[in-house]
Amino acid sequence: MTSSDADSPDLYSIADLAREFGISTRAIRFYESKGLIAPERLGATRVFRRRDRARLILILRGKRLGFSLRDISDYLALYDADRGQQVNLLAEKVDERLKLLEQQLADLQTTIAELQEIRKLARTRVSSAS
Amino acid sequence: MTSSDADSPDLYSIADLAREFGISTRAIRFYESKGLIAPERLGATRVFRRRDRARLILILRGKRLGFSLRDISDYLALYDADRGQQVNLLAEKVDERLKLLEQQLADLQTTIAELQEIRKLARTRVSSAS
DNA sequence: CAGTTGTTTGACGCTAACGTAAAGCCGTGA
DNA sequence: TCACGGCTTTACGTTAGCGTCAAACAACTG
Repeated sequence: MTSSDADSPDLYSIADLAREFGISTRAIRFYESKGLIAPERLGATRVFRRRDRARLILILRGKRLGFSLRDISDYLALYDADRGQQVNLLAEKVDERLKLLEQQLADLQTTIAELQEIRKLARTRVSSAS
Repeated sequence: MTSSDADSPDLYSIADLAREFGISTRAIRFYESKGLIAPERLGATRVFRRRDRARLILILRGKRLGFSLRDISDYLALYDADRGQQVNLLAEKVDERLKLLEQQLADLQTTIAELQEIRKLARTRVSSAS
């Protein structure tokens, strides 16, 4: 159901992914050097698969959320941990991270509300001009 | 209603604010050097008021959301712009920023949902052990 | 065969956001 | 008076996250 959908290519060059996600190849290599991804090799050349691509998506989302690569690395580990590990410890870590994210969610909602307020004020002022 | 509540001190030293918010005085001076705050001076000594303190709160919230000081600076400007400015331009900028924030909100909700899913899996596995 | 395109590994450069002395001024209490 | 804590500026150091060559190899193309 997952391992044989046989539709998307499942083989990507570093340039493929760089193009697709609008980042540099340098960035991708940097992520690898930090252990965030671990593509296979064909000789010396990196070969990326769906799994690597999926991880890249998570990395970029993490970046949009303002996380450091270190944080993102921990975050990715939570996914990997699914494949058998210290499960109790995993649950703790997940809860930790969820707390942070919910704080962030609260901050975000406050900020959005304040900006909408500002916009409202701006509009009422402008309603008398052209 | 706002200008004479006469309760909170309204006069803070740099160390006061550093303590209150758990940041370094160096950081506060750095924010000033970047124009994010502009405390008055008594001789050479910085004197902070409620307004400065309020700005600091916004700055720290921005940081929790992963924004750069540059971004936060722009963001603060939206508040200042309330005091008469190019109002149309203001509305545009606010809308721009709102878009980003809403993207971020979506990312965040996705991430939270995924983590909750992982936690659920962890719990069902652990339900058979001690 | 030469040239182009895509890949690799260094290695140095750069910006952001402070940390960390260093050295001096200023007011207060013993 | 003098030591002390708190404030100041100046300046160099540090980490993260890449950008930007440089030099070299590998495959394809004309």
